[in-house]
Amino acid sequence: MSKISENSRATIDDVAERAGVSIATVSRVINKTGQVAEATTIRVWDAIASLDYSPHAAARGLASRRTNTIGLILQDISGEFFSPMLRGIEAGTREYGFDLLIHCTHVAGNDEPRLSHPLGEHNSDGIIIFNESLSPNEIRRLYRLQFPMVLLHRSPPDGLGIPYVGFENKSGARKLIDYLIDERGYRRIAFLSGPSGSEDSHWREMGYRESLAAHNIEFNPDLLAMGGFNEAQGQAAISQLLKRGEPFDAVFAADDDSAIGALSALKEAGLRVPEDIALVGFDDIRPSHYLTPPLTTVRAPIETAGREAVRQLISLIQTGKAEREILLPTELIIRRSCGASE
Amino acid sequence: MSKISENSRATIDDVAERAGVSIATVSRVINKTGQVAEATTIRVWDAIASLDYSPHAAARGLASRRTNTIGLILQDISGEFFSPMLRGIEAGTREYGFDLLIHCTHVAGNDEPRLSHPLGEHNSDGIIIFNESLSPNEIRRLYRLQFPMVLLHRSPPDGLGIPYVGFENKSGARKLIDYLIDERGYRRIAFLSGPSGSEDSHWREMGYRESLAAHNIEFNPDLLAMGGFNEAQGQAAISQLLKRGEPFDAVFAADDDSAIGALSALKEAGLRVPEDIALVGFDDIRPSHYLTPPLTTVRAPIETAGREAVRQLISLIQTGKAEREILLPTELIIRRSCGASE
DNA sequence: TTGAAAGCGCTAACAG
DNA sequence: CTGTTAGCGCTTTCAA
Repeated sequence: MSKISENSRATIDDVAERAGVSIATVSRVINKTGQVAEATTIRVWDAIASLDYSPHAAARGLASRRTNTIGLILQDISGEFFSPMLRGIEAGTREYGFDLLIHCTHVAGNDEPRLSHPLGEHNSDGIIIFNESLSPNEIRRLYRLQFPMVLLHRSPPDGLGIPYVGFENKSGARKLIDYLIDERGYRRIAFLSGPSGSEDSHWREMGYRESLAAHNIEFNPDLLAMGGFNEAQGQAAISQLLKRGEPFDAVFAADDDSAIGALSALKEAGLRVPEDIALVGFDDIRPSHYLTPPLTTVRAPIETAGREAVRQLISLIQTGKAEREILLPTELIIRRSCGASE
Repeated sequence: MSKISENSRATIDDVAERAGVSIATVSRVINKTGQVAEATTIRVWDAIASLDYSPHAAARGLASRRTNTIGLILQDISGEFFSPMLRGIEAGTREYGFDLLIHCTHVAGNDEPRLSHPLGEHNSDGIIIFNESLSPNEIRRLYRLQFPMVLLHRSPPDGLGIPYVGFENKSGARKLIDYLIDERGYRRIAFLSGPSGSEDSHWREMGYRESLAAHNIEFNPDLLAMGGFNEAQGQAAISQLLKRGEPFDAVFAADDDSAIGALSALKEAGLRVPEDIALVGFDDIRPSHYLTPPLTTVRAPIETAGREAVRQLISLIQTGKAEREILLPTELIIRRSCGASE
């Protein structure tokens, strides 16, 4: 009877025995490290196939000091933004033969003494940090350890040399507001921001202000509403703004999720979009095109950004090098919500 | 100078040394296995904290034969369904202190001989299999190995005793169509299906047929349209159906994503919803409530299902037991798309 | 081109 | 309550 019992996995020893070679050779074949005779290689692969062997990840990791896994840290899983982002990250990860570990940080958990680092040197070869999901302190700790990291949609704290991937937010917003003013004649444009810490929101606001300034329109702080990159807060913020009484003829929501909330608020107040108030967003998430009216927005390559973050991270892991900053271009998408004919 | 160099991690030995105990004791403290004196425990936690120690996952896994990781296999990441599902799974995973590994199977990859099992005994303690993302053969292989698995939104192949979690699809659809017929007076109701292999779609269709039968309405195969649980195919299918010329007064889309596509097709054909044709869906994904008109649908507890799958899986891993079948109840959500006043 | 053997950092008996 | 020690299944020198 074979040494491989019914419910226990084949090991590299089984493969070696079956192929009539040493485990070192099996290892060489699998990892394509070192020269192995053609005939031997074939015998080894045959043995692997017939035993349905897959190497034990932990054993490999322990011996090689590589986990072949990358981690993704985010606050939580929500909104329409998340799905394309993860799609890009997963695709990139798989393309390079890495596994993907996911961790959300949004709930603190209990208080007893514990091992605090969900993702790090002990279980992955590198991590992607989305937004503000990891504290600057923790980032610094990993940086000190020279642990490979890539930041997604945020820049490094202090001036740490950590690569990051994001969008051309400012120029995208600038194009959008320029269009609103130049082509559509709006001048009293409200800005619905994202959450306060968000860099995406910050730069979009900068693009908005820059456009106003370029058109000699004074920035009006009363036309600022605080949202949170989600529908509910967007709706609440615009309801508030409406109550304030400061007149405006257009709303620029810092992202499409909040634009959807804004649209509800506007409709609820009996206002027509775009006849009474124009509405534009940022991101071009999937629902934007089937809203009523369809939403004018700036298309951000969310999926590409995710994939690019993986590329940079893998490069960092494998070569120690990566680009410091990658800002992906955006595209103006004109639809009816800003008064365009189509 | 300390043995812990700048950029290399602290190990259990460092902790033991620092706390003045053996590594066995450190291990006991961390894993809460075996009795350790209060004072010792404190010293150990202190050492852990001051060294910023986290146990090497691979070493733990190798020694304990547990990875503390569960895997999720899916075809691809898309649609509005995915986000709440993953949220539930991630939350469940974290609640039990497990890590989450994600893998998509939708692209084949290259042809050279390779290690074929992305997720399995070698890198996780159990897996959640979504839909048809894993072949029956592979499922059988893992079953033979007695590897813990839970199926999400599909039942086991053959009659393997693998636990699965899903929705009460049939009764949900039944309620919905009953309502359409009894309260709204529709009788020529088209069914827009999901992809052919989908059990969710199958049982929703069964509920639909059951309702028709209960109302003495003959099932009309010409009122069947083949979609794919996504917007594009839903739209195409309804356009087709319209061209066929068979009259109908309502459409039941097997999921909300295709309902959104159906809505586009209907509008494009100049039909008003619900005045000319009523439209209903299934799932109650986020956009459903802000469609124009808002979509009548059946709310499926997507996030809860994900969380429940994790619960069952962990129970299977830890106790060897889990419930064979969990079908979560659904709820009728009435909105304007079926002609309701509000 | 191949094999032998020394760990990788932990857990889990076993002994005390 | 605590320490000693034998592996877990691999990768990786080092020799041959």
